[in-house]
Amino acid sequence: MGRSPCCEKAHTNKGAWTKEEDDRLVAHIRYHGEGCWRSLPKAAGLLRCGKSCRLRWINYLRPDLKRGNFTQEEDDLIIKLHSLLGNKWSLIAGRLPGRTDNEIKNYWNTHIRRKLVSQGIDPTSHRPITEPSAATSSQREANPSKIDKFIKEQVREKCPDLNLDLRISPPYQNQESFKTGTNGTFCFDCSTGIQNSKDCSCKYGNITNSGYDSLGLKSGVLDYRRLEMK
DNA sequence: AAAGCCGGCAACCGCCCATCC
DNA sequence: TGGATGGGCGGTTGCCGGCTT
Repeated sequence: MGRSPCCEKAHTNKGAWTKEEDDRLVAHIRYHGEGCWRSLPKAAGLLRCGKSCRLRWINYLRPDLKRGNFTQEEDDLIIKLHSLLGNKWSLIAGRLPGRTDNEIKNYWNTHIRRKLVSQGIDPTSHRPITEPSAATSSQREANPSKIDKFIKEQVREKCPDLNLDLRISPPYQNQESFKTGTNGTFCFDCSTGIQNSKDCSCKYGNITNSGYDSLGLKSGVLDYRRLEMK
């Protein structure tokens, strides 16, 4: 049914890459560039699926990769981006130079998820686990709350080209105060880091150096519109 | 020392989307 | 316009090494 396989499975190697295979792949790409992944294995003399070559190159062999532990800043940024984008690992990786989507995905599943749970935070909704409104994502999708609808409306208005099917969950706030910025809470703009926005409707908008710009929205490092939609 | 368990991570799978013809 | 193709992505699997019993 459907499409043909991406390669001839019967004559391809699987599993861990050997040093020799790595060398062949790197040498080929250095000389010819990335080009067509499907034809690359044959051209490079590799008994590998083209997709496997692409993955190996992108995740481990690319010269611009940053290896080693994630920093606290990277941790924070991943959490913030995940609360905004959900499991869009490639988009998240696009904001972390030298990190790959696969690396971030693994790191999330093995470290950050556990860390959030231990802090009493639902890693999917980014809301306190004990909160009655901290429903599961499927519950929220089936029966979106007022705040979910409000957030989608705001994002649609501010970023019409952003995929609204993403799961977007800013830090939990009382719904009405969240919306209006009253009672000492953040308005939508400030809660997502867009402080000093012309649309800011709360008293925090003019506070400078508040440290709540981990996404880089205020500084312009991150802009919804500039998220790389590869 | 050996067996079992568990966590981390590299790699694969299958689907989706954009592009080409 | 619609099918074929290739690239890209998220989810999942399975291996391996370290730890515990």
